[in-house]
Amino acid sequence: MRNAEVARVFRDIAAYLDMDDVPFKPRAYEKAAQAIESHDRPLDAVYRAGGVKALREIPGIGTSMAEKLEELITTGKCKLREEYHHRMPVDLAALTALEGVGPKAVKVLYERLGVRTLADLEAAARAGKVRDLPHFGEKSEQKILKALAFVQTSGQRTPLAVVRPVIDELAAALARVPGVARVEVAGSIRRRKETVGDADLLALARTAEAAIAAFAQLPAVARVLGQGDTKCSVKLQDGLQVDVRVVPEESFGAALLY
DNA sequence: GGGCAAATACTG
DNA sequence: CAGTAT
DNA sequence: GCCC
Repeated sequence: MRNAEVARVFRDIAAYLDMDDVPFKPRAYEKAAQAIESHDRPLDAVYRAGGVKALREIPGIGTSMAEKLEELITTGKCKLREEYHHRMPVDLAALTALEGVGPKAVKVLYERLGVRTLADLEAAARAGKVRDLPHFGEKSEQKILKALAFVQTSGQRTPLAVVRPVIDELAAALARVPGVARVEVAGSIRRRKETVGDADLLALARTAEAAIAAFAQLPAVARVLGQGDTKCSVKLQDGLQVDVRVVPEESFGAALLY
């Protein structure tokens, strides 16, 4: 079982806990999911090499989560998650991915309308059933419809493995531009998401304009989508969209977090 | 044991 | 204003 | 739940 899948299980648990207003645990599970997702080594390998103890070395993973990880790695399942899912068999990943839809909303949608999937939700929203729900209204329903349309169109994302070498090379090229002191890959690539919609680069330079201008003229750039004083968005020859932002020394660290 | 991110924007 | 989501 |  891949790290991303394990992380998904933990995220589901976090969402289920959130629905019941359980304090703090959800954050703990989310933090763990994040740590797992961005861990460079496959967890099953970590487990084979060092057992539960090795899993516990990962920050955010304590006794309880290490046990659940062991269960997931050896059996492929997680009892706790299955119990929750049995009580509420919803596609949490997809539903929760919708902007404006969180655990609480999923719960209400399921309990009152039996919504389990995106298709269910779309049908309900189109039928005007969502607006009458507690905590929802006309606006909420419209927002959901909009979010639904968005995920359906912006579907094509690129696997990280494909983007990685391309973006690394581009980053190196940018780093060679005179005046550019440092370049880091940011965004979803830095966070090691499975797939990326676009790439984000962060550059450190004294004169942002010059760096931006030079970047826009790199050979790999097919066309410039937008260009400002400190940032620039381009489409590469291979179709990948790249956003670059140039910041001064003092904000580099903070900017990297985003 | 006791604390755990903070701030903001919507919506009802 | 309070609750919820980001 | 995790961490200190």
